[in-house]
Amino acid sequence: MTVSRAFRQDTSVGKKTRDKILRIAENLGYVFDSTASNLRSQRTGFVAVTIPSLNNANFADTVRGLNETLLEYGLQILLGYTNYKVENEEHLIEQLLRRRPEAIVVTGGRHTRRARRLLENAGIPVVETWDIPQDPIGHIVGFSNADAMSQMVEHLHDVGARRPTFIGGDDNGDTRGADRRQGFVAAAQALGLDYHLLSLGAPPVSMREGARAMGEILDAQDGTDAVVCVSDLAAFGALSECQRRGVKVPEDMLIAGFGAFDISDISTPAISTIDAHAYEIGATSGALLAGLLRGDPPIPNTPTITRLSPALKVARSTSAKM
Amino acid sequence: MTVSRAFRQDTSVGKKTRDKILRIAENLGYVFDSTASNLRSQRTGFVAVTIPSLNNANFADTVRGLNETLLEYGLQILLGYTNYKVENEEHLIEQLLRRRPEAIVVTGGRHTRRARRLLENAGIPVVETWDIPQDPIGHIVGFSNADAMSQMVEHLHDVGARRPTFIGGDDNGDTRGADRRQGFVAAAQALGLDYHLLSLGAPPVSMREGARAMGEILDAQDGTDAVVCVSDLAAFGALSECQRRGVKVPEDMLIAGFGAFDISDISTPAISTIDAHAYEIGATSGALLAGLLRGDPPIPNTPTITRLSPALKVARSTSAKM
DNA sequence: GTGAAAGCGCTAACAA
DNA sequence: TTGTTAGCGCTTTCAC
Repeated sequence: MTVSRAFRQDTSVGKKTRDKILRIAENLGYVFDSTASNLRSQRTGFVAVTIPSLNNANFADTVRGLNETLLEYGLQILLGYTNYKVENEEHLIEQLLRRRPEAIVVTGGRHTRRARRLLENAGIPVVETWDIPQDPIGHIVGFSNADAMSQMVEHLHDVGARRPTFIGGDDNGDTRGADRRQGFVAAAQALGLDYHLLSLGAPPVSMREGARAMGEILDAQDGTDAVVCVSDLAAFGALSECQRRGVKVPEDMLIAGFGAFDISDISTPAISTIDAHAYEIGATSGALLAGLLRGDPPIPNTPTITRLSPALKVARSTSAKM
Repeated sequence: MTVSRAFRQDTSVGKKTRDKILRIAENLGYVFDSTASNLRSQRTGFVAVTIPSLNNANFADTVRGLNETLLEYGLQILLGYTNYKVENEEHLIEQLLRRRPEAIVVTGGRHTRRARRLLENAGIPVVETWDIPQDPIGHIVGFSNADAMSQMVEHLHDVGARRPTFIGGDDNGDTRGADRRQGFVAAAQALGLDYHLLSLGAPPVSMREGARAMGEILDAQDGTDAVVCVSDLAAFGALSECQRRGVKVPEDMLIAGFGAFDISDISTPAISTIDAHAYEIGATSGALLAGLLRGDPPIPNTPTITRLSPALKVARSTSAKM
């Protein structure tokens, strides 16, 4: 009936009729039932999103960026998190696809075989973020974690580091962390540095783990003069441990992080980091999808690659030794 | 047909038949369409959740607690954030209710009149969290922000504070912040302390704002000997500013936060805080809803009040002056 | 600008 | 254990 039209924007209904309908509906306490609408129109207005963790300001920023862009197009995020486990991701993707999202945004480029197949066969736009996968499923909005980390190692070399240690988590499930470690190793080797690697168990590697790692390093007295952390949270933990023990940063130890978390520029000293532009990853993905799903004329669905350039942010924690 | 039954847990289908159906479905790339199921069965499996901000470890923990409990009951969270604005909340609630969630969990007890009406008329269980509203809509899982803060002020008084300053944001939209301020004032007055209030604009009040506030306090030289912050993030910012200026904590300045964020016990010195049990708020709400929605026998839907007791965590940042 | 008929893909209820 | 019928509340299509 006309009521249906009145509840939509574009359709042709007499202004008076519409106002009357909406007023009566409000009084009746009627709430539009989108489940029926979704079924009939075959559009849910959902964009499914998977992130490793809710409790991470970087991914939260990406979701914010996505949400703010999608909101204008009447698209709503259906969010799930994987706890950095690809098996969880598979199950999550399966559940999300049942809800018939119009697109899906996943974090990272590594998936179980079945998850991959589900994504490929879903018949909706797929965006992989925070990474540049070798073998992309659909669109990409990401950056090279390895290159970004290499850049940091080069910077550390420039300011006098000769024996850097990398602090990160296990590789399982956290490809971004693994890529960062790999970038660290590649650069350290290229520069002929005597480097170390310290692994701290399953991600997320947080403040406490960073502190613990720094404790181990200082106990070992292995000559480490710089510490490169998989994230700013670990870096802050490491910094904190140094301060607890009276080790001066940057004089006696250089510390670098990743992610440009708030803590990196409020801590004393501020921590050098890589700004991966988390918000932009979301905003860019959102704009891409909005164009694909709501665009007039519809943009052809050929996979795009948006390669963002992380920014090296140098701060006091890696100031030149002299 | 039998296929429908095969995709559910409980129903009676021959084991062989079910396996065969599921196998064939997998090969065909069939994905169950829950939009149709939702419409017909009038159950979506959604629980709508609104939080002020994604970018806050406290609310993220609450959502985790909710999710982990609800997951077992086949319920999925439909998450939205309000940016601490009740007008946004109203719009968000309206959008979420269109999706026909089976329950809704909101943060706080203050809502626009229309949002209230929407919640009351939704015909589903409503849970208000992180607060003990005067005039509850449905269930409550929360605590008194004011009492918790009063407890902190009493502790500060015990360790020698005589002129505490409260650092928080504007009251608009952030009732929890406002309640904490009120608890601060109440306790300070009861103890006869000479207190100050510093307001920093719209929430969220984060690290940077905390640092700025501490800067103002130190510049003013108003005799402030203790700073009580609306959250640990602000408290850490304040601590950081002290360190930058060579003001010793706790010797020259006591600092207290709220929320038991990671930073509070990794910073040097560790920051005294209130653990509001964010995760438990979510887990408790989830268990309550699971019981209501999936419980056998169904629990009568009389509003419950679960009052949690925040824990005062004393750390070095408020150690006795002597 | 408005109405009538058909149907989206499931599941409830009943029958076999 | 399996099949049949009807219908969830919208939107699409077409007629007026």
